[in-house]
Amino acid sequence: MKYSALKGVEDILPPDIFLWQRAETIAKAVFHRYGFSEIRLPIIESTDIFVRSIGESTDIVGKEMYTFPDKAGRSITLRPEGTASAVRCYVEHGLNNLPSPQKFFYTGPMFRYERPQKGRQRQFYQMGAEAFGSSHPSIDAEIIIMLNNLFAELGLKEVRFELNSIGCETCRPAYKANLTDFFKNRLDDYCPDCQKRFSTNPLRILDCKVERCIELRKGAPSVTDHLCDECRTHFDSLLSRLNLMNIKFTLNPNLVRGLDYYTRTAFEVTSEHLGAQKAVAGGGRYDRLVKEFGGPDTPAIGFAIGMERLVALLKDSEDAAAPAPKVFITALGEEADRQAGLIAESLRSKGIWTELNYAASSLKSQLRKADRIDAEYAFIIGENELKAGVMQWKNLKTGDQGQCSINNPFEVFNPRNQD
RNA sequence: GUGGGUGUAGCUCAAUGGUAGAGCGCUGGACUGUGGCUCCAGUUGCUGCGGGUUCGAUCCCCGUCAUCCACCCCA
Repeated sequence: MKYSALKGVEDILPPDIFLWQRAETIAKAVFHRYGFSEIRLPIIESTDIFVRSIGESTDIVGKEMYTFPDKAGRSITLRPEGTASAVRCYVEHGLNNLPSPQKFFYTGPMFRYERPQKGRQRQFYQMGAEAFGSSHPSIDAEIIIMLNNLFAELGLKEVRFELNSIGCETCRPAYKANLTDFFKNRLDDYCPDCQKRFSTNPLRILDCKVERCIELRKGAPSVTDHLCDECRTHFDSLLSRLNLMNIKFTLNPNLVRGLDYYTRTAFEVTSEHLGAQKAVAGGGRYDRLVKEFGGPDTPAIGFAIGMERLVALLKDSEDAAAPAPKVFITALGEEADRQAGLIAESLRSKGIWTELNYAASSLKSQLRKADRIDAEYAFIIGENELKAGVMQWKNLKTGDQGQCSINNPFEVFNPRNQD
């Protein structure tokens, strides 16, 4: 084979594409009724905005970005995530001057140079939503409720909402200090990765999967016990609102978000059907990022859904059924074929999906094709029919057959003809 | 970046140290103007690539590439 898609990127074909479309259509409808408007963000951005927002401690910025100089020597990066662009957009267009909160969603491909595995590609799609300008817990609750409704509407029941508060600039430093003190004593006993994490991002030690590390970190200080009063109140209010709405969630004090900009509320939606990469969506508050980008001090919260993972779950729970044509017109002979074209256009102008044979072949093979592509009706036009100005119709699902005027193919769909 | 599994027909997979087969699919026929069921025929391969061992390698060995899974990181 001469050419193939690059490592970690893939073509999305029928029938899978119909699951993608269903997911996107439903998500847009759900976002819309919560007042989120779509924004279309560029796929390339100045490298700075990702370095600034995501933080240099994660591998995303350190080694996973598709970064290149453009022809003028500027450093350009294929976006590895959407929030940075959304914040840049919010600040650039002065959207803080519009009534708060401003709520947006976006969708599109993201790029990270990683080793592919189950649920992870180098080009992957996210749908994300962001709400700017409210620090009130009611919007945290609403975002989570919206996401919950989306999964419910997609028929995905076996997902788990995990929730945590990771504090703010007031309380996190003290907690971090506390935590590093705890790890420091027996640092040599932890796995090599955790020893690295100790200096780069000690919070990450909390979700190490190595058995020994899990054992060692028992009794580690919990972030929940170190929240400042404001964070505590905010988190409690969020929890009470979710409980009021009967949203099922799990508190996970070890839930740490990967990106540096998160504050307070952090959440993930996970599924056991996804392999090691089990987070199908994740998000949280990022109250400092807008200011960091040169905008006014503006609290914000958002999430992103991993679309490949979402579609994988949909695929698990239902067959990707391809839609099928309503009518296949079989024609015998040149003149019949010309008439078939006319009838097809007439049907299509009324929105009816109509297929033609595009070849001169036997009736048998035409009907076989109609059956294979799962058409509902076959219209049959031959020399006899042409002379009489009629056509045969056959319902390929029921086997019913009849005859009607060639000038009014729509009467086939009239219930009177179907008994 | 690290570790492991797998590379044979469009797809799913067999096989043997003597240069390949099945099922599905696709095309056609039996049925000359009626699909699905059945039967028949046809169809696609540098057995990923390069090297080594051997009289001979799809099989054994080395390398390489691709792919899958896991780690790291993360949606």
